[in-house]
Amino acid sequence: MRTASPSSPLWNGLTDPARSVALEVLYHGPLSRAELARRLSLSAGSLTRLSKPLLDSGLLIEVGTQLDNRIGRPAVLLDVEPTSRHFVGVKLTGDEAHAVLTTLRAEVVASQRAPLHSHDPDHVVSTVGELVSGLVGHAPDTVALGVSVGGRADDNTTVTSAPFLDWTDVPLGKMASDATGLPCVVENDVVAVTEAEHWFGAGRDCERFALITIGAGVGYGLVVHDQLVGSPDIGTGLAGHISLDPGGPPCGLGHKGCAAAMLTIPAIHAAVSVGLQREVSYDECLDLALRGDPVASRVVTDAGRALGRLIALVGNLTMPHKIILTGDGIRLASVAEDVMLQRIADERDAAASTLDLDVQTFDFFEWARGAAVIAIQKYVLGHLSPATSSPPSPSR
Amino acid sequence: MRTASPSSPLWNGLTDPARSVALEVLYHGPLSRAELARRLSLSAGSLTRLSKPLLDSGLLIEVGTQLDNRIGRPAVLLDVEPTSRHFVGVKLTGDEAHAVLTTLRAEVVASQRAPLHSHDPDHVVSTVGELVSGLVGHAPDTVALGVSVGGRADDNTTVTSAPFLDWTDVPLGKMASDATGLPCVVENDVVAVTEAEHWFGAGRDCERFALITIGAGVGYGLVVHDQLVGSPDIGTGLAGHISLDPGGPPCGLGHKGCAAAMLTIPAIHAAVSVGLQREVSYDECLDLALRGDPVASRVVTDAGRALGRLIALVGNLTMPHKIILTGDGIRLASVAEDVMLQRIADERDAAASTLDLDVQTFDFFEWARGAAVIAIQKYVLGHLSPATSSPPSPSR
DNA sequence: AGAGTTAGTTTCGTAGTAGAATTTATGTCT
DNA sequence: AGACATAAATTCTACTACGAAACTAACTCT
Repeated sequence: MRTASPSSPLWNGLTDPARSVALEVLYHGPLSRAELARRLSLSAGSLTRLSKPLLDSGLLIEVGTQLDNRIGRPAVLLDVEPTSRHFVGVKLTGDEAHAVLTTLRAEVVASQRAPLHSHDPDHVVSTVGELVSGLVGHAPDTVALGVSVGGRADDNTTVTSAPFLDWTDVPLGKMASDATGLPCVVENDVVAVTEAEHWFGAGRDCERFALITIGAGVGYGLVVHDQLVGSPDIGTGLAGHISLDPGGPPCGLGHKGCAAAMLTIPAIHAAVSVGLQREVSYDECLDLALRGDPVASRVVTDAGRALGRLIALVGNLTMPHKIILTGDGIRLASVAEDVMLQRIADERDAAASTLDLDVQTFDFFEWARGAAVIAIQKYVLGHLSPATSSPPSPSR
Repeated sequence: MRTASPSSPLWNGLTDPARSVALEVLYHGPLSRAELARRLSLSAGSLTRLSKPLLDSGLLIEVGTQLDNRIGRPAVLLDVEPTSRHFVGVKLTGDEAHAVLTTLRAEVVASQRAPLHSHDPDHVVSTVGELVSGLVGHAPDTVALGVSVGGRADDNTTVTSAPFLDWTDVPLGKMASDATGLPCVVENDVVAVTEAEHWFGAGRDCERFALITIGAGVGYGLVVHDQLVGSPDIGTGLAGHISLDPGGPPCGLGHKGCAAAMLTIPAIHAAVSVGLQREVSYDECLDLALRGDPVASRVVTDAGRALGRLIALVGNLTMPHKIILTGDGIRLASVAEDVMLQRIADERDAAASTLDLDVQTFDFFEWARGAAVIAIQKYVLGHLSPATSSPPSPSR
């Protein structure tokens, strides 16, 4: 069924204008040649010329004609064949590795996870290797691997620091590449999720947006002028250190009411568990708050207000067109929606435009999907180092 | 002495690559052709071709050879002739108009101010007209006028709202253009100062920076990816509404401890004057604090801490390479430096890079210079509407 | 003096573009 | 049904701007 061999170039030897055509189609869905010409400010003639080789190589395909046009010749829609290439994304936490196999459009085809019994890089890499080979079985045309971690990554190759794994300067990219035979890129987990929203999610048609994740920590990502704001400080607790409530509980560093101490799953879990003198799961905390339990209600309401404040700060200081809320603990935003919205309104100028909030549903595999998106980006932009050409080592 | 007549095209009919060469020279000082080729990723041959007509037209001039080169043929430096064109910038406040005449590089050549006896747009425009004709006397080659106001400006032509002038939807650009015979651009005052720092100030070699102004209000500007972040919300009190100290005094809208209530000249002036039961000027407030007056010290210390918090928030949420502090009240940052820096450190991750703070000296005419920079930008980018070709009306 | 190095110019082949003319494929109107 | 309008897509030609390479120029170092 599949025609192109995994080693065929496809996205590799493209000229700049040809790549821009392919990219426009990749993230703005099926488009006609005429529409592409308008978007890229090219003549119709140029578009025919540029699209011809892309169609010949199978990178683009014609997918029927436009339905909703009124008069004149119907436009033939061009699209990428999303299943022409596959990608694997892996997210590492302190005790598990989550992996997904995705198409070129970051649609998840299969997923898998495995526990990490140790933080030893060799052990982690071999676990990653097993996950990858399991998933690649579904798609021999897999061309790249992305790995994300909570922490700092340098140059898409090295994990500079990862507190949850107690890692410093681990050359994860090279190690994973050697173990899997796939070119591998490494990135911070929040950056990866931000790019996933940017290219294939709620941030797709948005030249400026911010993303806040609630989970084990508070994550923060920013896209301005259609480009991620990258800083060496990403991966340190930027948003997590922001004080949101001077009367709130202290975090590990003694900051009272900072985001990490008010909004994270562990913080809410701990506050409610202590208050009720029993272990209460995060979801149970939220359920209790909904049912009016006084302890849980107070914790969750305080958290909702703190989240509202954080959102207002981000809104005022980065002027985003949209703020995306996501992460495995984001249910907080629904449960405490009222106080959150009230707090946002309180800290915004009445004349300012209302903030467009976008609460995403979130499954833990989204973290892994983000990692796959980093791999997709590097692949289609031609930034992928040609990988160590070693074949995947036979498992074990 | 001057060769080009004011109406000669010069920056008008440039092709894109030619303009990029001229711009690179404009804001990165004298550069050799070889250096330009490297910076713009062009071949040496292309640079000869591109620079030739720019030199012929007088837009660029050769200004001697490079001093500090070690070996090989010495490089001939190209530069713009900054006095080949002049610009006028005007800043409007509620009771005065400040105006400056600048060169192409935004160097102030002359300045002047006039009181505004009324907020009637016609009166204001005629005052602007008088200031302009006074300044243009020094430089008949003046090619554009920029006007800045505290408030919102749409499309560089209309003042959408300006609280200090009680204006709504005043077509200031057209009116000032008619009155002066110069093409006129209108912009928010903080945006204008931000662009001045961006092109010709501390932000010149910085692809991402934030700017905070302390004055009658608190202003906030942001440049990311070497481009100003523009939003319709600019001109509403974005930064001013941020709550910085829950125990602080309330602002006019009842927000306790918000930036507008803690950091502005009027706020500090009022707090100290009330505390000491006599009128105390802003500078006197700061002097008293330095000399240990308990009332002034407390107000100024609280303000310094609040400023530190604002800076930390901006630093954490926009990850700037630099934060520029400026405005007519910026002496606060020096007087309360210690508490300010302490507060910044408290709200930043220890592993995060230290924030590069740049406190600018500020003269009120800087506001007007910013307006001139907007005019310069529009002129050199070719975005200037060709102006109503009416000659300046003979004054009176 | 001659080798080495960098700056700038000239020439020339080529890639990529726009634009006009043409063909194809629908609609609407009478 | 046929004329006409509209728009998409293709083909062809001319042009432009670029880089590569060869060359000249100016200077340093040995």
